[in-house]
Formats: sequence, structure tokens, C-alpha cells
Amino acid sequence: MTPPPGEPAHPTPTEILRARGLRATTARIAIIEALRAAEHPTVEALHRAVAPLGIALTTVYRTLETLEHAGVVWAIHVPETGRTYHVGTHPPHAHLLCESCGRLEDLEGVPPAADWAVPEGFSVAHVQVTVFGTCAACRDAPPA
Amino acid sequence: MTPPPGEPAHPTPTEILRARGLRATTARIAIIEALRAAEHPTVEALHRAVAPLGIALTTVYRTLETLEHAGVVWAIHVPETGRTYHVGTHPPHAHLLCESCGRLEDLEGVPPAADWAVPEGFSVAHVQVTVFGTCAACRDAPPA
DNA sequence: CTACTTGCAAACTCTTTGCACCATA
DNA sequence: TATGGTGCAAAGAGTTTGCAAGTAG
Repeated sequence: MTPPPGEPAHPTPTEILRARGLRATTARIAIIEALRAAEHPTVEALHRAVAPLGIALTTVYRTLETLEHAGVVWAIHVPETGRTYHVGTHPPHAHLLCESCGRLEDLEGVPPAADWAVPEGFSVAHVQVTVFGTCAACRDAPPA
Repeated sequence: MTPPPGEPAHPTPTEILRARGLRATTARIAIIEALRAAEHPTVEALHRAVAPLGIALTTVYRTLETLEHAGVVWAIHVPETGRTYHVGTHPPHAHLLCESCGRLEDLEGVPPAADWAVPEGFSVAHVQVTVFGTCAACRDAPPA
């Protein structure tokens, strides 16, 4: 599961793919890079980013599905925006969503799942935390 | 925001609606009741529940949108299943999702958002926590 | 009585699938 | 070279919208 010590904290897309037994194709590499470049892109945004390379929307969907099953990326449902994706290489973290401006940020310092009352026998694979609310900027200056 | 002390812990659908300035119509009441009866229904399941009363799918969609904006219900995106909804009248709690059998359960004992490193000035409206993994039953007896 | 809701049906958008060609290992 | 991935185009689902009739306040 966990890469052996000595591995870089930011493995290359190729390394990520090879580690899961997936082929390192142009499309997959580009999509992982786009996923890292954008904060929390939608499928559409991701496609816009890789379309110049000749990558089809279909491939974006198929690749995201593959990567999601492989535990490389995670999907979050954002009201008004729809599905967004993010790479799962960071340490466990939460997401902070401003319902006013729609901005989604990472939030560190989430207590480990062990702190919660997870029933005995349930094996935790991943924890997703989203905090909804209004960011300081939007409280001070509501968007037009 | 918070109902005055003395209010029942389980306000009736009508009370919930009136409190937000929404009309207490047959369709809305039925949908809130169905939402409570089912654990974490999809739009489709919800519609099946209220269809016998002559409530159209369109109305289910429109009502859920209204209720979501009013902070009465919350949507969770479940992989493989899609959007599911739950009423937000319980105390803050997490969701436990078994990726094998797809069962979604409530999980109490989630630390308050204040424990996390939410930036100053961000006002928290709601916290959504989902723990992904495999439940004990599925580890012992993988589904067919 | 007036404004808000609903049902019906059609329109749309997003997502998935089949098949032939191409690229990775 | 063999297996698996990709593009294109079309099919399929799920979701949204317009409008006339019905209902809560």
C-alpha cells in the first residue's frame, strides 16, 4: 500500500501509474498533471486543460474512473458545481467550501478516523471531510 | 436559526417548512417524511416512495433543491450510486460507507468543526464527513 | 384573492458504450 | 508482438424548464 521510505513525496504521474499496474499513457499523465495544477477541477475543466493535447472527453471520463478505482483520485460532490476531483497524494485533509463564492480549499489538521467511533471490524480506506460555510472575503464583500 | 428551547427534537414536516417560510404542501410533507423513513435515499428511491401519492419526479427534484437551499436536507455523492439525500435535523454526524456492499450508515461522535483548523472569519454552516471502507460483514463474507 | 406549487411533456446536458486504430510494455 | 488504451460518434440516463391548472396562506 504505502510506498517504501525514500520515495519522493511527489511521485511523478508515471510512478503513480506504474505503482498500480496501470500503463503510463500520454493521456493519463496529462490528466494527473492537470489534476495537480487545478485546485479541484470538474470534468469539464479537466477536459479543457488537456483538450489541446488532443485528449477526448471520453478519455477524461474513463481515466477518472480508472484512477478513482485505483485510489489515485477522489470525487467530491459540490452543490451547484457538480462532481469535482482531486488527487489523493496529500496527507488526509478536509475541504473547506464557501457556499457564496464556490471556492473549495484544502484544510489541514483533520483528526484521524481512529478518533471517531468507527465500529470494530470496519476497515477505513479513506475519509472525506467537507466544511460548508461562508469565507471571510464573502462575508466582508458579498459577490456581485 | 436555532429553534427556541421547548421545541420538540423531531419537529413535524410542516413545522420545518413554516420555520423557513416555505409553504407546507402535500408534496413537500410527503417528501420530508419519505426522507426520514428511508436511510439515505436516492432521488429515484424517493420518487418511488411518494409516487403513489401522485407526486411527479419533477416535483421531487424541485423540492429537494428547495430544501437543500433552505438547509433542511443535504446531498452526499456516493460512488456507484450517485446522489443521496438525508434530512439535516439530527445532531452533526458522519457517514460510514461500505464500498463493498454500498451500505451507508450514520456514525455519531464526530468532533465539532471547531476542533479543526478552520480559518478565522470562516463561518461554518455544516460539516459533512464520510468514512469510506469495508464493513465487518463484507470482510467476513464478500458479497456474491 | 394572489402568489407560490405542481404536473405534464419536451428539451438538454452529462455520461456511457461500441468499434476500429494506436501505443505501451 | 500482444494487451490494453484512445478517439470518434451515437446511444442512454438523469435532470431541468415552460406553461397552464391547482392550492396554501
